[in-house]
Amino acid sequence: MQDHFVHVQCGDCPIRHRAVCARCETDELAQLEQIKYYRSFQAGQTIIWSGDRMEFVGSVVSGIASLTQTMEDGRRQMVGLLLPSDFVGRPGRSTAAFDVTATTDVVMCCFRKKPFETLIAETPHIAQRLLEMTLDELDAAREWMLLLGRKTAREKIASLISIIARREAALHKKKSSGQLSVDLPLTREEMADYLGLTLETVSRQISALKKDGVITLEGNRHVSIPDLDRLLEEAGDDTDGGMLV
Amino acid sequence: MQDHFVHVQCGDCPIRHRAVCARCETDELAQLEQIKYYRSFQAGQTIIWSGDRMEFVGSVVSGIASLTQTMEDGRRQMVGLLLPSDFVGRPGRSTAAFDVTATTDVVMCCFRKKPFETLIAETPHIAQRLLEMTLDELDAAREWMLLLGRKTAREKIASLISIIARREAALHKKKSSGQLSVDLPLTREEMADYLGLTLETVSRQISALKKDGVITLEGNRHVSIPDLDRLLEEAGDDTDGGMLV
DNA sequence: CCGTCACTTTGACGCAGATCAACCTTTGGA
DNA sequence: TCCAAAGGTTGATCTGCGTCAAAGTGACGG
Repeated sequence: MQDHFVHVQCGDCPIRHRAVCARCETDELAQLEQIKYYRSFQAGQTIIWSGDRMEFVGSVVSGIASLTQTMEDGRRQMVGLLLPSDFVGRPGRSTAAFDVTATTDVVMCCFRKKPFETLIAETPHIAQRLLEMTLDELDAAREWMLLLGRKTAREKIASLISIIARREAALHKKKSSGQLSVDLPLTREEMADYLGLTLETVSRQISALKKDGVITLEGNRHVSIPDLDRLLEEAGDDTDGGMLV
Repeated sequence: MQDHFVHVQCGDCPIRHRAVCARCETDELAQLEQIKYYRSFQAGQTIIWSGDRMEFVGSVVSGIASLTQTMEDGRRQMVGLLLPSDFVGRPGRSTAAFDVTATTDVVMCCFRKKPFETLIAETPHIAQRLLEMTLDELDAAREWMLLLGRKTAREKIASLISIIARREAALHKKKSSGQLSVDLPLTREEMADYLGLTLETVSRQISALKKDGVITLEGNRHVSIPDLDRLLEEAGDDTDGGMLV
């Protein structure tokens, strides 16, 4: 079934959209093209406020956005990290349930919500593809719940680094070329919001992992991983890291 | 769109399945009937082991099942709570990613996976309905992540009680009849696994909420809620509890 | 009727991570 | 070139929850 679908490169998007897959031969592409437009956001800018009316759905073309929830007293938890090709929005619901914020500068490929919903209703493949993507996200959310509920600070940091490494590797489809290295796209505070920690604890645990030789730092943001298995062990992940390399 | 779908009461199931919705007039129902069968599980029995081949998908007819993840050293986190009408399984994936366990005695209405997938491919409405359900689960998972990452033990307990109250209210479609009261379907240990706590902390916080008059206990499992707003306030939930009543 | 077993409660104590605070490093703009 | 602001590190202290331990409470079977 999956092989019937292709990733659509719509117009000038540098990234193939997982969101807008369709059978190669159909005219769905043309329909998608008609309702599509681009929006750019600066780093730090809020793309959608929780409770806002959602006028569009779409996918991230470049940059990184995050889904967050905030309590009245300011406690904040990240509940989704959106990398290029990730889909935003939910057909069938009119208001957003979470804040969406541009972590870096972000370009989104948007589709007006109404026509997109019509398209879904008429085009089974898109609904099936969205279902597949949503199930992937749900699985990821559940792994994330184990992290939040049961892992130690050190395990959380190790997990985050290997998650980012895994997603980056998947995106670029590159095999592990000797030394594995990753750019952390998040500030310490954003990592803390991801992991359910404070930024001080994040900083301390990164320092500890560095001191123990599990990772190497070049600057604040760039991490090299001399021994991936060691990192995965530190992450406490029993799911084998086979997907990563 | 939603109103085109009806809940199908398949055969002798006491609960209407959200999972098998279809347009009233189609013959999809007949197809579903053909591939459907029932399975019963005793309390404590494992329905599916993580990593197992999934032979079926299905929905919970009666009883309560839980989705859990366990680390090598035994730390356990619940990542899904399945009440009657909830769907289990994921079309398009052959092995289970999480353990599914019967918390109480459970009856499931199962569909053999292959034919069900074929049905999905041919029947857009089912895929759309599954998408809708999966998006709901994803939203719930994200609320859960806020709970795990940022809430205090007391807030977690208050949240759990109001979540169960909400789901029970939604299931029975009953309005709040004066005093709101709930049966906790979980042991203290299962609540701890849900909330990312230990069973001792769960017990202590329940006692504290009782002492402070937020809840009343009749036996260990039955909770009465004299003031719902008070409970929601204790839960730290900014999402208004409007759905609950 | 009692003993066992599963579940729960309660207490004492310790520690991982939060909090508060000071200082360092990098970046960008006037 | 310097200053200011944002981001990051590190230290001292505090505390919420985990850990270990013991005793209480049904429920069920013999």
